[in-house]
Amino acid sequence: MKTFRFKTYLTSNVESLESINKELLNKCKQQQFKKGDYLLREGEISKTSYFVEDGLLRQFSVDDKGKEHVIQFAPENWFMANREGECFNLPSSYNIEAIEDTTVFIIEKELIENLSKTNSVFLNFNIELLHKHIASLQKRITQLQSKTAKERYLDFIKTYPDVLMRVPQTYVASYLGITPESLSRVRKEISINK
Amino acid sequence: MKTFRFKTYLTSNVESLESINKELLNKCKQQQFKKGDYLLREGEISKTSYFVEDGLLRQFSVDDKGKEHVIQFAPENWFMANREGECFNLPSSYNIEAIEDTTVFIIEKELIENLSKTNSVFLNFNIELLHKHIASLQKRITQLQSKTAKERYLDFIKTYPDVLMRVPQTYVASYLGITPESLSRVRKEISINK
DNA sequence: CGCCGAGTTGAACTGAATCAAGAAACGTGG
DNA sequence: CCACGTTTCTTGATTCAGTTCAACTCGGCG
Repeated sequence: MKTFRFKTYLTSNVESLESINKELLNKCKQQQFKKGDYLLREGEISKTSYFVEDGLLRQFSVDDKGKEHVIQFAPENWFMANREGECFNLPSSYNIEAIEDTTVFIIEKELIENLSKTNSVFLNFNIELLHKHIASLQKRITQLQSKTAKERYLDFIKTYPDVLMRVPQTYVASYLGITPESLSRVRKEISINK
Repeated sequence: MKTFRFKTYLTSNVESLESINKELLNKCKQQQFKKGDYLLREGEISKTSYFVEDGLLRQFSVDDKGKEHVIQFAPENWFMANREGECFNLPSSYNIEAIEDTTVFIIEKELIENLSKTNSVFLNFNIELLHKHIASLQKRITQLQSKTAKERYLDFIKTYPDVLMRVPQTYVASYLGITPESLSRVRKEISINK
């Protein structure tokens, strides 16, 4: 029988209260998406988070000029959530799309709330996750404020070498906040200097 | 007797469980800082959050070239936290400085954890706060990715008109990710067109 | 009064965007 | 398996937003 990444992740992170992990695994339904499918569209209200069991997601917004801006990628073992909807019942300002065929576990907001109430280990884990997320977003802001396109790209390939290989360059460019053309030039420049 | 903003904030946000609010108010010490004082320096480890009772804080990092980058401002009724340290015992990569004479309530991590365990209203409130924070950081990333300096500035004065008036322009420029000179030009341009 | 830091203005420069065209990679259907 | 159109990536020429550096103005303060 196959061991889910989700299970492995839980046992190694949520200090293995077997009961909790069982509950999570049992109550979270799996769902499969084809490459190109949307898990969430701008304007929809959703209270679910996803754990990526297999595949790769991207979260992105579309601006007034119709341009897409990638907020983040989520490969295996990552969570993807629509924070606004989850908490405030607001329509999402972001889209979530499967870049590859992807299997996720669906985590309902209610479930998290209930587990948090009854189990403080889980509660702490969940809060830790949010803090980590905040820390990484802040780091990204600092980068966008101060680093050049090249520096940001070098940082990206260092931090997410796996993602790099699986994602169209256009999306990486969008994540970095530059045009695909610029990214192409940056890559060329780097390849020459070594 | 003076009513603290902190108290008003709590009663209007944490659905007023008197007992909890009392506990928070009693257990959180007040502290005063002079303009220019640091509440936290890069490299220090700290597990406390602050509620700004009065005054104005800024959180910023310093890059390798010695340039400062403002992550956020926190005027009255805002929280300021060092997420990394709070959660992972890591040295902070940010500084927190008082831009004006400032009074804060100091909120220890332990206190939050304990209250979260015993009271689910407080727990939800706290998680909501983290979610809000994430949503706002994401919004900021999208802006930095896609908007011009002028657009970002217009957005800033719309969102934080009060802060604008109380903060040196250099800091606003840093927050927006541009140089003080550029901000000056943007402001000039705007003033001409109306 | 004169100094000092914050803000402004100007001129030259540069990193990245834009527009346009070509090359390479990719999937789909015959 | 090749031929086809489609999308993605690259390359070039030009433009532009924002930086840099330097000089100047202004208001506050000892």
